[in-house]
Amino acid sequence: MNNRLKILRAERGWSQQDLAERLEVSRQSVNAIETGRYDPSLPLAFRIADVFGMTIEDIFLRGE
Amino acid sequence: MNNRLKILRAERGWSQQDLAERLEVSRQSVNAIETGRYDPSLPLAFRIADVFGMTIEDIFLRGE
DNA sequence: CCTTTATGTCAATGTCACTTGACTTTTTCA
DNA sequence: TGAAAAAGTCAAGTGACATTGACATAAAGG
Repeated sequence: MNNRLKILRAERGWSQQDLAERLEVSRQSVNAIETGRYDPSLPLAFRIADVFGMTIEDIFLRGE
Repeated sequence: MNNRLKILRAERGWSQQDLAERLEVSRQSVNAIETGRYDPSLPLAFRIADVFGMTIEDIFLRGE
């Protein structure tokens, strides 16, 4: 499942570590989700949406 | 994470088995998600939203 | 340069999502 | 009432999500 995390994070000038702290997950988890190694859990997807002030649908793409 | 699955399913007159087939998961998974024993994965949450023609945010509630 | 910061990735571990199969209880309806 | 369908739940297994700690490489800035 593709996502726009890397772009959104870069737009805000945040490092993976910065985002990880805002989400209360490890830096490795952020990296794994960004690089598409796995998808976040639903609760984490909601926290991600909240951090960026967007909906889950805006960040995570159905295709592939 | 609370959800409106049971209500939405009942509105359509579907059994848990019916919904499970549409989602391509087991009946036990549908039951577990409905009764709040665990949350669906993000890909499954998208399929659930698709089946009901709604967004994830419309079906799964942030609170609790 | 050279040190710091950022990123990518690995291994090992633990927990959660999801499975099949079985069983009990509740609901429906002929 | 009584059989069938639906719902709830348990156990055991598998794979995915997420962790810490470590290491390699790349990028940035002094």
